[in-house]
Amino acid sequence: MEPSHSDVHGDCRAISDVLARIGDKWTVMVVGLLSDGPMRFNELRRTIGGISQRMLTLTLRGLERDGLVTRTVFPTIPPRVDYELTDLGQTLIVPLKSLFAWATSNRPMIAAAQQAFDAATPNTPVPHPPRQVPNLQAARLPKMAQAFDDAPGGRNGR
Amino acid sequence: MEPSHSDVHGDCRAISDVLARIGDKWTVMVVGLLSDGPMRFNELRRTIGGISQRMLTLTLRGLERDGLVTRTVFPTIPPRVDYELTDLGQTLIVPLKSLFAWATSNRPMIAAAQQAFDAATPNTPVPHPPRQVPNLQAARLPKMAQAFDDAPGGRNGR
DNA sequence: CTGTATCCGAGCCGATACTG
DNA sequence: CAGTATCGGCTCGGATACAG
Repeated sequence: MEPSHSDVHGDCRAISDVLARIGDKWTVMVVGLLSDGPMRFNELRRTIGGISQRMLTLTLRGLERDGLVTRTVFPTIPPRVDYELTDLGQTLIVPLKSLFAWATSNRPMIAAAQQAFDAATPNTPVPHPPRQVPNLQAARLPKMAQAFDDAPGGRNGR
Repeated sequence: MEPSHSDVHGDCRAISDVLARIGDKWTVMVVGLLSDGPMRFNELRRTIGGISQRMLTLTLRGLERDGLVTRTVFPTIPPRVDYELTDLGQTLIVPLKSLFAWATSNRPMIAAAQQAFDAATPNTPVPHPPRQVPNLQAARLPKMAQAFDDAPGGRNGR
């Protein structure tokens, strides 16, 4: 018998579990940044720009719990803590790239569909309004680009 | 030529936008079910099993707004409404498969990491407790399997 | 610098009741 | 059958203050 259909039960939970982790507001961005190499707490904080230290701590703690990042403390003064992707964390970048490619290449189409839909039903309030993620400051971030760019099926020459 | 580094600003927003849509509790499951072909409202509702009609409506409305599914009304009595993935919606399955493959093949490792972490810090409450998605009933759902199975890197034989 | 603790608003999501 | 409306709990996530 083919390998398919084997454990649908557990399988559909699997993807939900993953989305419960990376589906939140900040996780993918952190992973993307970290994919370029280890970073310190405030380095992440500054680069992202719109995250509170509370959420950064929580996000990192969650990733650490799942074995996706390591937390290394240097007992110096002032203290220094490095966060780095584990091997497992690195592998996550692959499917993330796939998603990233889809997102970038289809965003215009989605935006158009939304406008068309909203125009057709002006009275109905939008299902779920945005969750705006503040843009990173353009300055210090070829990092994020390397992280997800060069994905398959993503973009042609531009 | 590498097209990289071109529009980092817009790009990191792109992936966040996508996650804002598919990162919620039900969307991927609906897309997975729909990937096998059109389905009616209550058919989806029954198959998923744990979703309220409110959330199913909202989820479908959101997908429709983004141009990922179409809603077709048959003005019969009783009324009948079919939901179906658009071409754009179909393309989403590709990156979803990628994620699905990663999820299934790494879930044991993640679970282990969590246990280890929780064992090491018994007092600290978990960052974000679960978001349990009720399992689909095993009965009528080879559908979901076809949707995401045969993904690359996912599973070898067996 | 790297966190933790607390307060608080906003939204998600389920339960229930009602309509065409 | 396929929704809409309304209520209420709960969680997410920002702001602020404090600690090692």
